Amino acid sequence: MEFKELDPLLHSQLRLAVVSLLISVKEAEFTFIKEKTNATAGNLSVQINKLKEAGYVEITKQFKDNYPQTLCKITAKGIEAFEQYVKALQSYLK
Amino acid sequence: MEFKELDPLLHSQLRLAVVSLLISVKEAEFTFIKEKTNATAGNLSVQINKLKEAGYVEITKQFKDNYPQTLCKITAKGIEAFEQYVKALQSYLK
DNA sequence: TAGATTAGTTTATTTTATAAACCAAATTAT
DNA sequence: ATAATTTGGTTTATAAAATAAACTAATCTA
Repeated sequence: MEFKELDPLLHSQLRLAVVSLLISVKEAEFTFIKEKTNATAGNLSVQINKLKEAGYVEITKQFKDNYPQTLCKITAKGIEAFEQYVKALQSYLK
Repeated sequence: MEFKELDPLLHSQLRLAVVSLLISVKEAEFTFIKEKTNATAGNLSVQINKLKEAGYVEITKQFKDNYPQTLCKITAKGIEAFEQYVKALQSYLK
């Protein structure tokens, strides 16, 4: 196979950034991710939900200092998918 | 900057494959690219045209053995864009 | 208590990707 | 000779994705 399939869920700038970030920090708040990725809240909300649907991240909603807080954590499946994606990418980069 | 911008023109599985391929072979026929990338003719036609609009590839149409032949060639701008894209990608992969 | 801020979600719009339909010429089969 | 099929595509229509804009709900601040 010349070019490997690129998981469409990860082949999105924002979702890739989110997963990449979560792999390095394990857990992060919505607002932190938003800042680091320069995403708009709406876009981030949508994309994080897709990652959740896919089982790539886990989302916990709670309150912190009276404000709602959305926490995101990468799952084993998410790490696996990311590694696979990077491997597939290699076939395009040589 | 945490995550660098990914040129949307290259951040597409098919267009990335086309550019990657053209960088390695310099020039290729439409049908050859189609086979190597497993793309449908319609999709390939559209995507190659976008790369042309962007000045990333050059397209030559001629006849060969009585049949129309579409030749694609990478441009300096295309190579430059690819290298930049790969560099930007690194910011997501570590 | 009116206005602004935080932390999001939902809906609408735009952009992309993909599939389906089409075209013209050439070839093959009848 | 002509009907059907194949080659090499393009164009148009549809589906999916990304993004922006609008909205919600609670809190804080002047």
